Amino acid sequence: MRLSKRGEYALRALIDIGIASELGRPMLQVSELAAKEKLPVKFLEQILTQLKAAGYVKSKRGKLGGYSLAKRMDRIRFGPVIRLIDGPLAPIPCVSQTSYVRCTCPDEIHCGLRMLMLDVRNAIAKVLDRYTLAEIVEITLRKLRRDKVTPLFLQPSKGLVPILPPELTRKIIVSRN
Amino acid sequence: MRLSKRGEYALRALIDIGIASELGRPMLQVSELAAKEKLPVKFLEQILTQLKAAGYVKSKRGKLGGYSLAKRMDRIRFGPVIRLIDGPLAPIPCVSQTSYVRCTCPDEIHCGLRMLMLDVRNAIAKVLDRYTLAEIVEITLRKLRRDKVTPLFLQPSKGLVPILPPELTRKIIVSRN
DNA sequence: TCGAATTCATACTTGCTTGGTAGGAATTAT
DNA sequence: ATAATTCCTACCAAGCAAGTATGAATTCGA
Ligand code: FES
Ligand code: FES
Repeated sequence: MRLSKRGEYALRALIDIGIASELGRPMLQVSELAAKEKLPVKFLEQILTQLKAAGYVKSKRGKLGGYSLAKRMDRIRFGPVIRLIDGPLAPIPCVSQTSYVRCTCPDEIHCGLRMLMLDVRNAIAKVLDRYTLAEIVEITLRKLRRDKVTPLFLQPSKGLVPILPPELTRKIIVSRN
Repeated sequence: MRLSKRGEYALRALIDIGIASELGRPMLQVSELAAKEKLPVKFLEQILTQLKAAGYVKSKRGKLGGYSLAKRMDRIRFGPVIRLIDGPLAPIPCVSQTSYVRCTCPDEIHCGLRMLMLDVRNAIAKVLDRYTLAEIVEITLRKLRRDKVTPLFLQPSKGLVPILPPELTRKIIVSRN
């Protein structure tokens, strides 16, 4: 019944990018993300590549590159993300809605275990397929504010993190001309 | 989010023993069980040993030996069995009620993932910790009868399976005296 | 008392999965 | 040009899953 590290890191990353984005820093670098969440950089890199391939995030390469969300936060549900990374939600293949596989039970129709596990799978899916990233980000942000905690991404990390998001900075520069 | 084969077999065995028991055949042999469910004998043996050590079944050795339930079916809940065999129900250790372990998140209190996974873990536990073996057996039996299917354990396997449960047989013999 | 049938205990195996590292190529801002 | 980044692919070590294998201990019927 367990979520892999890969899955865990993927979700943490998504949530963080979401929070940062909501706070006006839509693009985060892998190194930054890894440092704040204390994750192995290269491993996280792989995971983000996978999230990108599936269309959850988009990336910008080269200097000042990074990752940002590729779709609206309220369109990202957790179920599909976990299915992408860890496989089906169902505890047993014969109750998976997205990738059914027959199991070795002689009589599937009268299988008590199947019945039970179907309930479990539905319970899991009901949670994961209904929550959106937007909701989690919103709740987290509310909690942070309530407790007057400064989110990690607003604290300068190496002293050279731009306070303003790139677009704004550019606008200012442009307006100077 | 997956139940191991070990866990699957354990539950299938338990349910089968329960059904057989309800039908007046409280004791089943490993070989019999394995044949009916098409499971590897020696593997199942190990699993039953584990279930025995945990007090779910009891065994009788030697010829005419076998396994039977060690506690009332309505006192056997699935959650604890799965925890025994597969470990905690929680997808992530920081939300496990039975074996909490801190995870690497910098701020557990404001962790969105934790919040989400807590919901998942509760959803799972709500199903598995509330259903009892008695309920599952009862429902299965009802289905079988509705569809007029003869449960496997009432079909003679080697031609020498006693039709009547041992107690009854004994009673009849005694009453003959 | 013997032999067959069973559970019990323990060690081993084989392949797969997890959780990463390592090294370097491609791209981009300055 | 250079530095900083993402991208790509290969590799790796340890552990785990799902069994096998072997034999000892127990129990029954004949
Ligand atoms: S049919 Fe899938 S567990 Fe029985
Ligand atoms: S605190 Fe456990 S996942 Fe964040």
